[in-house]
Amino acid sequence: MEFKNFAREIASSNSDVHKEACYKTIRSQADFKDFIKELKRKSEFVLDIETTSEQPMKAALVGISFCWKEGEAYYVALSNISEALKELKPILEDEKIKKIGQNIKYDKLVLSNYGIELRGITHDTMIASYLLNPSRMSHGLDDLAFEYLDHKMTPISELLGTGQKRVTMDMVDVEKVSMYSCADSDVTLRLKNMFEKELLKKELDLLFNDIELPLVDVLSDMEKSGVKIDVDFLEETSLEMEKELSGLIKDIYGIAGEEFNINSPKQLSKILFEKLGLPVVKKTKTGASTDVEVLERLSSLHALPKELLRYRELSKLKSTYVDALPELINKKTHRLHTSFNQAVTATGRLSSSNPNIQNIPVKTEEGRKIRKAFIGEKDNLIMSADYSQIELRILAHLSKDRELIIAFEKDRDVHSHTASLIFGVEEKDVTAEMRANAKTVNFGIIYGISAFGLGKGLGIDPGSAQQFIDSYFERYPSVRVYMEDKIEEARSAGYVTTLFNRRRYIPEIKTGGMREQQQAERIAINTPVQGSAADLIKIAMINIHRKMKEKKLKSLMILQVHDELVFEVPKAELDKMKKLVKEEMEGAVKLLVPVKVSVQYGKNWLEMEE
DNA sequence: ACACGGCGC
DNA sequence: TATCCGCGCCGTGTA
Repeated sequence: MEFKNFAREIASSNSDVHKEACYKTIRSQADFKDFIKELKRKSEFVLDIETTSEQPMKAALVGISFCWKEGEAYYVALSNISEALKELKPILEDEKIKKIGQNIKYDKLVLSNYGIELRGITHDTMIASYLLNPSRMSHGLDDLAFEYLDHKMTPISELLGTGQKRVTMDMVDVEKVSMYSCADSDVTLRLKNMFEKELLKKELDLLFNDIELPLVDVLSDMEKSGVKIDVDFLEETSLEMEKELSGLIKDIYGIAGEEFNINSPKQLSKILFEKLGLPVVKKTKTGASTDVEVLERLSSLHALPKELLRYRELSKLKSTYVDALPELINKKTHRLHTSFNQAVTATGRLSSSNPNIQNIPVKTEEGRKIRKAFIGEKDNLIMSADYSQIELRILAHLSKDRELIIAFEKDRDVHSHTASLIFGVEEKDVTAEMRANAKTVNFGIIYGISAFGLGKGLGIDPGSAQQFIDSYFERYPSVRVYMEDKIEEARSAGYVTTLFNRRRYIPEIKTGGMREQQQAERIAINTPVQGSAADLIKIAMINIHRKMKEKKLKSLMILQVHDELVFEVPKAELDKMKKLVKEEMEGAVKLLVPVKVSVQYGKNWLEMEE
């Protein structure tokens, strides 16, 4: 809310971006020479590269635009790329010359593939926008220009076309690309000038300068490194799965008495609820639900649901991972280069895509096997470092709850500890079931508990769930106070914050209906916990990355999965890396409780020990 | 483009 | 009366 007003206020004070804009294309050798002379003298400028692909590891450079003054920009058409880059390299690599960009990790990555290390990044408008309001749907330049500058940018489709007729940037008339690119750089500079002030005003400058911007370099290196994939193993697995699936399909058609598309919930509903007359357990917006929960409940009534569950599990694994991963391997590097997005989640976590490596299965044996395909080069090991119970430790820190702090100080199994407290038994007498229930309660607390939600999680009625919650709060009273405080904070300030001042607006806590308000309250409770954990691991990543460079280690940081960091490590560096990573992760931030990290290693992401 | 279903932390 | 306990990405079908 507050943010929108700010945006409108600024927008109204800005006139049309293009009104007096002067964009120039540099084509000739002579012009380029003059341009370089000029560029060298600048202490700060925006750059924006034009390429042939949205995927940086596949992209070929087409041109680069520069802007150091609003309304004035230059596009260097790279007819002789290596000649031009030779001149640009010392400027782009000069730490003292400040570089500004929109999603500059992309530019850095592409340039690095041309042998240029982009240094001196001091502003990224995408990240600035993200910190100012992480809940925004999009932090794309066109959306930001429209909202903050009241400027409608030329859609990329106007240059490239759409669908079958879509071409790549190198096919487009240079003058058109030039105008497009110059406008991007110009707009980026205008946004930067606004965002800079706003970051200061909201005390987000430390988070921006000391965490998010340094992280750009880390993520860029991680994406460039990628991870090696055991394609032979996946192809074998695919064949095995294929076999079992075709058997399952035959069985399912047999039991159903007809052939149909098992992947279609609509057709499946027809079979289950009309033809077989099974009871509708749950409904979706569009019809009867056929999800896991439903199929599990129907399993006792009929033979079909069980087969369907197995079919679903297998086909999901096969299509999403086993068959998809090899397709994504880069033809030049022969590795898989995931994108780590820094401006997506509302809480401050990273997200990963193409593929999403943050949801590689781990729960079932079958799913876990996918991790076996993530390997190292010959003589390299995969090393994984996990934060233990990081969100509960952060909850202990934020709430300062005495009981919870003591539990972690004494290095207790926190789920068993909670079980002993809420069930009133000695910790040694806690049964597996009691521990499992306590675990659900602990997670429920982090998510901003409701009796309904917890009841569902525990498979009990909301009334009984409420009793668990009551006894939890009786034993951890400061956690309740923490929750009440966060809700109050969100109501009065309009937002909540993390350990490092990351901010999330929650207007719904006042404006929403009953349901939205309750959801807003859960967000107010969960975001500081989840977001502080994100702050913490980001700091660890930056510090580890720096140390690895200082020590000139050959090891690579390759993946991040929220509370886990994965490395590819030459055997000779294993001991050094184990120590370095553990120390930096545990010491990233000083909390009121100890921070614990467990390190494992092995020849792949599945088979790991110690 | 959207809904569903399903995987992770 | 039925109900989404937090945060994501992706494959598939349907429109």
